[in-house]
Amino acid sequence: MKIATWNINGIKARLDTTLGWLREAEPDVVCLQEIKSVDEGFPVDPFESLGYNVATHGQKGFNGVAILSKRPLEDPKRGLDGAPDDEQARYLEGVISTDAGVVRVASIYLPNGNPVESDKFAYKLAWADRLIRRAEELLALEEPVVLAGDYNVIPDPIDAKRPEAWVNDALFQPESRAFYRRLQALGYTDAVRATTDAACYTFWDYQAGAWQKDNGIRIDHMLLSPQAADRLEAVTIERDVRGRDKPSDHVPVVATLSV
DNA sequence: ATGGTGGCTGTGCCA
Repeated sequence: MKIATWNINGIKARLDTTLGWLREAEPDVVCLQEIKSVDEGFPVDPFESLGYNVATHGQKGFNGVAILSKRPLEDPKRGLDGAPDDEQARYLEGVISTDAGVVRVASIYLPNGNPVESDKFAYKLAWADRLIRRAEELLALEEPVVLAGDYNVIPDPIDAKRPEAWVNDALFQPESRAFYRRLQALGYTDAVRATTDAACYTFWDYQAGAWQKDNGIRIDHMLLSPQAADRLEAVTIERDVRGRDKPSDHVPVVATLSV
C-alpha cells in the first residue's frame, strides 16, 4: 500500500496539480493538509472519478485536512481531544481495511507557531501535547499506525539547507524539536530517517528563489508505530513536483507498506 | 534586503 502526505496549499488553486500527480503516482491513500476549504466546498467528484473515497475536515479560509483512500475510511475521527473550544481543523484520522489487515492513518496539520513570542507558539506546543496524548492512545492498540502530515517542525540541522536562518523560527525551536523527539521516544519511527541519512527537503518557500537555490526544509513527516515500521518497504520524497506548473510550496512524501 | 510570493478573503490574514 502506498500512503502519501502532501500539504497542497489550497484545493481550489491546486486541483489540477493534485489530480495530475494522483494519476501518475497512483497512491492508495493520500493525507492532504491546508485544503483551505469548508467540507461542502471540497471538489469531491474529480477524486471519486479517480477511484478515491474522500473524507474532509475543513474550515473556512485556512487550515483543513483530508484523506483520500481507494478503500473506504472507517471510523473517522475529526479533531483531537483536550480542547473543546479549539475550532481549527488540523486532524483527521481513520482506519483502512485491506486483505492483509488494517492500517490506521491520520492527516495532521500542526500549527506553524510563528512568531515565537506570540500566543501562536503556545498554541503550537499545546496542540503538540494533545497529539502526543493521541499518539500514546494509538500505540496501545498495537496496530499499524501512520501519523502523516505537515508537522511544521525541522527535526535537526541537516533538515534545513540553512539551519542558521531558522534559529529564531517556531519550526526550529528547542521545544518544537523536543516534541518531535518525544514522539519517537514513545516508539514512533521517522519513515524518511528509517531509509536515509541524507539531507532531503519537503518545503521550499515561494519567496526569494528558494526552490532555485534548493533552500528547503524537511517539515512533512510520516511517523510509524512499531507495527507499521515493521511493514515499511520504501519511502520517497516527490521532489520534482515542486518544479512543475502551479506548484504547492510542499511536495508529497510517500511510504510503501506491506499491508 | 525588515523585502520577497501565494492563497483565500474581503479591503488584511496566514504561511
